[in-house]
Amino acid sequence: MNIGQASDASGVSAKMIRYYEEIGLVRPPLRTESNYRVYGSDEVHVLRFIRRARTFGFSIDETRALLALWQDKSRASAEVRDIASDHIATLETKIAELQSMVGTLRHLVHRCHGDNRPDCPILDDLAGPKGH
Amino acid sequence: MNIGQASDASGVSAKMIRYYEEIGLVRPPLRTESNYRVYGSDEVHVLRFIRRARTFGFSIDETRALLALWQDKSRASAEVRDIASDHIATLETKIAELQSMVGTLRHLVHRCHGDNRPDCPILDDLAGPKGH
DNA sequence: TCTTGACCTTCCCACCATGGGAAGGATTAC
DNA sequence: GTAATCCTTCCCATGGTGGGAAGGTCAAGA
Repeated sequence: MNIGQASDASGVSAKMIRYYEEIGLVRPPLRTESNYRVYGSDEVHVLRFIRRARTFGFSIDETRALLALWQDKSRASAEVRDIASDHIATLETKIAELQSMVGTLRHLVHRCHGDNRPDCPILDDLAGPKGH
Repeated sequence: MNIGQASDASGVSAKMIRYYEEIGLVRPPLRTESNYRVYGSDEVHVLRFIRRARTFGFSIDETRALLALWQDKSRASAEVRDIASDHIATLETKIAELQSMVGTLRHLVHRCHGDNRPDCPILDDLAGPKGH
């Protein structure tokens, strides 16, 4: 299987497959005589795992850790759960930040009449204290 | 006022002030004979505006637009409100994505007993369909 | 007056993850 | 045999931010 076929089979772009190889996230595959990368179903399986981890928002390093645990038959599930729990906490922090932004902005938009008149509480708020 | 003092007064790092100048977000300030940048309270005010826009998650380009509107006394508030509304929608999309990730992960973490046994539904899910 | 330390300048590099594209070789289909 | 499609490596861009080097400037204190 060439890199293009592995890409189709895994959903990971050829560019990214090469990049993952470069950073050591996946092992360098065998090559043909003409230097083409050759993949098998095991490699595709790994790539799919990576893709799914990435869609869950795990960083490359977290993905690397999960991958190592996945391939370590004797690991404790607690290790995996810790990584996932930490990641949930990170995501929730991010969500709270975004919600805080949205809350403030919605309030400002609500107070901005949004017509042809120039005064606008959104800009006033961004500009800071009125006492300037 | 030197760049360091402008940084302290605005909360924008000196690095970033130079960067904003480079990308044309702020005008190049006057220079002393020895080539030091010189800032006044107007420039600091602009920098504070930028900092606040950034903390609301507006991109540099959105910030640029808001800044232009802020400095255009005759603009319609509707323009400002549109930028803010679009930004709220973007943030909400992002929030929804993150919440979806969290939802799935929480479900998986809940089902993972997290002890010394190796089997773990989190990894199983990342690995994909069982039929491999 | 001289030194020292804190400031400023420009320039380059790094991050993270991804995509674009060029130049050139290999394979495949007709 | 030729054309289209694939592969290879290499460089560049993104968006914002920080780190740091090499060298010039300024202010305060001995």
